[in-house]
Amino acid sequence: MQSALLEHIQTKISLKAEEQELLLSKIESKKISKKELLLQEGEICDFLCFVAKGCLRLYIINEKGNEQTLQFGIENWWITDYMSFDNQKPSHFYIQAVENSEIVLIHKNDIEYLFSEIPQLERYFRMILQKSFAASQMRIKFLFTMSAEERYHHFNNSFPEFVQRVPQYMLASYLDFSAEFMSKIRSGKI
Amino acid sequence: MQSALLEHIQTKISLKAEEQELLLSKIESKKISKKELLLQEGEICDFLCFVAKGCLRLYIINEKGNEQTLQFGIENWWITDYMSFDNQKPSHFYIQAVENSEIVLIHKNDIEYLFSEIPQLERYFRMILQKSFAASQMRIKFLFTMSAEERYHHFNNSFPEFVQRVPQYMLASYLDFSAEFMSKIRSGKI
DNA sequence: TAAAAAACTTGAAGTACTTCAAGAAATAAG
DNA sequence: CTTATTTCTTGAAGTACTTCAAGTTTTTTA
Repeated sequence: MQSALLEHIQTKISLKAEEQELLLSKIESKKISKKELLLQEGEICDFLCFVAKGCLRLYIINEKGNEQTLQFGIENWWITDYMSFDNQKPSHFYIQAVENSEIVLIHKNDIEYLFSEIPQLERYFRMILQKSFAASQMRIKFLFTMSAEERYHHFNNSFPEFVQRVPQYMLASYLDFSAEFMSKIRSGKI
Repeated sequence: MQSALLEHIQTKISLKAEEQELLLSKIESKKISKKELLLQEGEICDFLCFVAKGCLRLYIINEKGNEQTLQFGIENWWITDYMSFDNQKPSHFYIQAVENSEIVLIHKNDIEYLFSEIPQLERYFRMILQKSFAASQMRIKFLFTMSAEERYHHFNNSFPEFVQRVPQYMLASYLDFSAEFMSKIRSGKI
C-alpha cells in the first residue's frame, strides 16, 4: 500500500531513489476495518489520508442525529478535513471506513518536513488539490441545477461501479436527499 | 495591482528580486468594468484570475434562463474555472465583474513556465488551493445542514460588509434559494 | 443456520421552499 | 432633473421534496 502511494505520486512527478526512501520513512501505512473511525467531530485532524485500497467517507451528524456524507474517497484519492488540518482546529467531520481499507497517513509535521526536503511534492499536492477543487466546483453546479432524480441518474451514469459499493442511504445523503426518496426514485414511483 | 499580487504571494513565500521580475513579466494586469464578462460558457478558460481590487463572480445560467452564482471573488482571491483550465475543455461557467475591478491574469502557458522557473510558486498555489478546498468542504456542510434562513443569517453574520457589496438576488442564488424568498426572510415574514 | 443487525421499501401527511405576476423602490444614464 | 433600468417586495398557488412509521429484505454475526 506504500507503493500505491509512491506509484500515484510518480504519475505526477518523478522522485529520486533517496527521495522515495525519505518519503517512505515518514508515512504510516495501516489497515482500517469497515465502520472504523479515523477522525471524529471535535478532534484535530493532523494527517492527510491516502486511500490505497477500499473506501472511506467524510460525514457529519446533523441536528436530528442523521449522518450526511459529504465526500467519498476510493483508491488513489486523498480524504482529509483540510480546514481542521490547516488551522489545527477541532473538526466538524467524521472520517470512517466504508469498506475494509488500506490507507497511508502523512502527519502534519512530517508533511512540512517532506515539503522542505522534496520541493517537488508541493507540485504533486498542488495538482491533487486543483483537481479536488475543480471537482468541487462541478459538484456545486450539479447540486444547484439538478433535481434529486437528475442527480441520482447523473451519478449512476457517471460512476455505475461505485454505486454498487456503498449503501444507498449513504449515496442518498451524498446527493442531498433522503434515503426514502432514493428508494422511490429507484422504484420508478416518482 | 501587480503589486497587490506580489504582496499577496509574499505573505506565503519569499521571492528573490529576479523572480519577482520574471513573474511580473508574465502576468497581465487589467481593469474590467462592472458587468463585463471575463469568461463565457463554452469558452476554454486558459487563465488564473487574481482579484486585486473589486469583486467578480462565477455563475451559470440554468435551464430556466436564470443566473445562479456559485462563487464570489474579492480582493486577494483567485477566481477561475479549474476544470476547464486543467483539461482545456469548454467551460460550464461565466465569470463576470460585479464591480469595476482590477485583476491580474496568468495564462496557462505562462504559469507552467513560471512553475518551472520558480518552484516556490507551486507552494503558494498549493496553499491557496488548500484553503479554497477547505472553504468548499465547509460550504457543502452549510448547504446540507442549514435551512435557507439559517444560511442567510450565518452568511450575514460572517461577512456583514460583503453583503452590502452585491445585489441581493446574487447572494440569494449563491446561498441556493430564490430572490423572492430572500426578500421574505429579510422582512421577517417567514 | 439461526438470530440479530443493517439496509431498503412503501404510503400518507406535512413543509420549506419555488414560481408567477405585478407593483414599488432604488440606482444609473442621458 | 427625467426617464430607463435594475433591484426588491408581496401574496397566492403550486411542488419537490421530507418525515414518520411500519413492514420487508438482505447481510452479518455467532
